[in-house]
Amino acid sequence: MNLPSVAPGQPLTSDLGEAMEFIRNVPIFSEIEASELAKIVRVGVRKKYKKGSIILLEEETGAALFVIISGKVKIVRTDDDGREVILSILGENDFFGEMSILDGLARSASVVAITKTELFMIHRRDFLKLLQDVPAVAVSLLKELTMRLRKADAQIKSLSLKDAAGRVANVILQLADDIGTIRKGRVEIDELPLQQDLANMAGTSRETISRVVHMFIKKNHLELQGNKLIINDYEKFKSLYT
Amino acid sequence: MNLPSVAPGQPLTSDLGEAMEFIRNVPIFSEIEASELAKIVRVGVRKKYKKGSIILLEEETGAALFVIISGKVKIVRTDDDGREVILSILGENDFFGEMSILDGLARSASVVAITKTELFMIHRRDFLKLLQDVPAVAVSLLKELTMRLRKADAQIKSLSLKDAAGRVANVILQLADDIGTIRKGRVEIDELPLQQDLANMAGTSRETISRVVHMFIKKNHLELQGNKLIINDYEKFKSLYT
DNA sequence: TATTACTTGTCAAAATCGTAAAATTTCATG
DNA sequence: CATGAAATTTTACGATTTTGACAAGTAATA
Repeated sequence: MNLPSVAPGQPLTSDLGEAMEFIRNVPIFSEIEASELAKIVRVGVRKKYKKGSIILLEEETGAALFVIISGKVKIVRTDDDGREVILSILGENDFFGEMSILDGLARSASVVAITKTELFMIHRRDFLKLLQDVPAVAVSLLKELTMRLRKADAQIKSLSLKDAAGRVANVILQLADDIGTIRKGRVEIDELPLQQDLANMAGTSRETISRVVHMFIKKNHLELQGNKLIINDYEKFKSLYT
Repeated sequence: MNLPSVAPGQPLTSDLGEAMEFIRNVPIFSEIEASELAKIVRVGVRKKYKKGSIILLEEETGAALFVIISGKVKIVRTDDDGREVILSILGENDFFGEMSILDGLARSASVVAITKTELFMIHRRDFLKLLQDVPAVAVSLLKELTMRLRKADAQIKSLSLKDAAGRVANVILQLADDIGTIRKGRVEIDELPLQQDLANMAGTSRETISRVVHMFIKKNHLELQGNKLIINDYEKFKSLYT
């Protein structure tokens, strides 16, 4: 794992228009008036990270909200033994860092770039002010947290009740929903994460991932083309393993 | 499992003062002015359920917020095979039902009374109005959801990385935090849930609960007095199994 | 109080899953 | 394109956990 890339963080003032355009498309900010938005954009900072770099470290306290401009990150909790659980994978327009802002506690998870990633950072105080001033942002945020709780609950159910095959199927279906594309009636997942990452999402070992994925391929549920995973019949697969 | 008890739900107008007193002590309403509070109390409804009755059923849509006046409930997700996962156990002053209100989706979990329970119910529209009118409520709610997300994430980590003993220890520690009391420097859990419920929380079988708890007792970490579980050295136990 | 329904402790058999290690493939980089 | 590093596949094995069962204990109730 690399150290954080020390991008100095250029202010966005150089290109306000572009930044506005971006931020307006971020769901939790979509309700904000242009004037408010401009304030935010002016105090925000743009940061770049290369693949593998640690963006935030567990146990840290300094709080800020980050919105993903481009790239993908994983939210990770780590064991004393160094084993990790991936709580979620976030992509463009998703945000993170809100939990420490809201309750003031130390981060309970680290954030790692899994591709080259560009972020938009808003300091705690600015974000809190926004929450105060624009009630719609609070409501958006409530909706987003609710969605995350639903996902977490589904994950707990899966981990509690399903065997390894079921949990892996779940992770694949989750990825399909999050980053899958539909082509010729089939769902494709480009850039399938590493087996080790899949294992860390499904709460199993890398070996089991290998075994189970090939079992699915033998049963014609899945197809693997290089780094692309194809679900032949999404609905059928879902109904069989959910 | 019994059918829902059909308590007709008496308005609280009969005893406004008492209801105010109660609602004022509920954390998410603590910031509200007395006048606002009175409105809420007037539109709220009190409901009673007996042990074992189903308060809310998964897949239902009708949305309302419930605050627990007295008793305990479990939030449960159920398998097609009827196996269940307990997502959390809530007690006095806790609330539930907010997720469907916020995102409008059907409930993803059922709620079952595990003791005789009395609830205070606020209809969706009244709660949404409250959110609009009193920003502090939104912030309280955001904090509470954040806390629940942290708990859920910890649960996911535990289920993913720990063996059965570790997961059981985790559930016991969680119960200690939620409903434990400190006596003579030790943490006591009165009314330990049934082994089957513990199993449904730890994602394991009842037999394993029995085996592991007795292993902990042999190692002098725990003591069992009837239905009361005592953690002899909370910190040590935590450090050994967390 | 007697009876019935739950709840718990424990066992043996069977299944599941993780660990380890070696062989092979894929990928990144000079 | 070659080469070393990283990632994956495969195999075998053993440890953990689940299943299903039953007896003993406890609580609930008629």
